[in-house]
Amino acid sequence: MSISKDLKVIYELLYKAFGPRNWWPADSPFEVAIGAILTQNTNWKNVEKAIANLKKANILSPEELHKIDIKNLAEHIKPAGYFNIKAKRIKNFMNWLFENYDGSLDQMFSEGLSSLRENLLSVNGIGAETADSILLYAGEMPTFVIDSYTCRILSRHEMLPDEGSYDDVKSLFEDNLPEDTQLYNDFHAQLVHLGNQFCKPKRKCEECPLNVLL
DNA sequence: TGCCAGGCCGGGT
DNA sequence: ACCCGGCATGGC
Repeated sequence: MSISKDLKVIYELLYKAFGPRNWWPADSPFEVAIGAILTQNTNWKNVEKAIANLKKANILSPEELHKIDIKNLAEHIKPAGYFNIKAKRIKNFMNWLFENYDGSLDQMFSEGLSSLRENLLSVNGIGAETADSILLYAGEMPTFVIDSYTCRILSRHEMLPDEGSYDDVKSLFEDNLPEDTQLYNDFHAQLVHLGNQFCKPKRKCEECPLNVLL
């Protein structure tokens, strides 16, 4: 079976098992972007607490996060872990947003995908997964998000490319699926759900909906 | 109780 | 071009 066929089958199996995932859980594109930085190597439950702190303090906006003192910001996002480095990364993102797009996400997303992705990657603290998460889930742009779950699931089903770099795995999906923002959105969300609920490290999964493929 | 979580950077080889 | 240590809280 071709990899293209496999990917479609995998998505359909996941969708049937879990239903639509309705990602990203956030009230605004800006919240998505900040959440994408906060969730770096961090449990989403912890990120929710940090986001709640920012909302409660009324500082979850480009203007407020642009002017807030970095130590103060770090205090608010403590529950997300790595709070000092993440405060720095959020400030880097805000400085870049105001220098290049007048502090406006709408203006930022009016730029073309490949150019914007490259520029996002130039921000210290925004790597490939964070950039793609912002582009896909905040900007609704067709770029596939790869994360550790994606690689673990592919690996367990012996579908991980030998060249396993981020861009190689990303191309595996993008080259073998229709360029469809909604599909990219829900597919990645399904993979995260599978990784969270079933496909755990050092444990074989009896109930994995993908086992029919083995 | 230890292991893990929706990564990324910087320095060393 | 890889490899590794550092970053840190909270849930299960």
